[in-house]
Amino acid sequence: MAEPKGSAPVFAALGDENRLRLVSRLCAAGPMSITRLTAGSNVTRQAITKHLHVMEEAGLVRGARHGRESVWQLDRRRLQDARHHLDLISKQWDDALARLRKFVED
Amino acid sequence: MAEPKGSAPVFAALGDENRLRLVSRLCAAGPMSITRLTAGSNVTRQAITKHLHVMEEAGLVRGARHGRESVWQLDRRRLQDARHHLDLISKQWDDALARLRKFVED
DNA sequence: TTCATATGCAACCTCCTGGTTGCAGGATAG
DNA sequence: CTATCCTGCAACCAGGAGGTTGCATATGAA
Repeated sequence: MAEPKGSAPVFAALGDENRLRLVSRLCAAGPMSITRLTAGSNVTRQAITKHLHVMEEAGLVRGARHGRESVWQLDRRRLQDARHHLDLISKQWDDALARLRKFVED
Repeated sequence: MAEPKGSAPVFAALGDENRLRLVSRLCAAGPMSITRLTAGSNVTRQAITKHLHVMEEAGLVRGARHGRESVWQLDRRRLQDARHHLDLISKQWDDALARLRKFVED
């Protein structure tokens, strides 16, 4: 019902160690080029590129060409959507517990 | 650094429409048997079973045998871990923005 | 111009995933 | 006891994910 309906791709995009690390780095150090992201990772530049595109597809990140390098940065909105979704689930859960308690106590 | 290091599997487990729906239903209607979960879904019972096991592996859900049926319910902890992880990222992001602003203004 | 750097594109490979079907077995209702 | 219901297990399949290599191309530096 209160299902944002598009959260699954975001979670899927976050469901990979390398991608989660990319998010972390982009978050902590700000926008970065692909080669800089590749340095400090144990996979190929193309792997990084693919991950970035996956996350871009999910709306987590966006990149722009600056001269001869393409710089990527976080896009916070979908991240907050995901957070909101988890909050909804938690709240729903609490309500269910409350109802159950009331039902048992009566 | 502040990397919980085990969040990726949780996000991966949430990164599927069917699984997200299962979470929603278990959350809203409480513990349920596999067949009841299968009814109201457009996939096979075995598919549901597999999804449940994936989520169990991620710590999102747990099941117990009751008589001849196995009843599954949410486990909230990992869900909150994931929420916390997203919060951390958001906070880190805010800090980065603040630092950037300060740097630009000076 | 010429060379080095940063990226993009495409092919290829392996393994996992989501899904199915078929069958066997344990628990219950009559 | 027997039929029925709920589940588990195993095999199987198509497609996608993550990763690599090789080559082509654009941009910046000397």
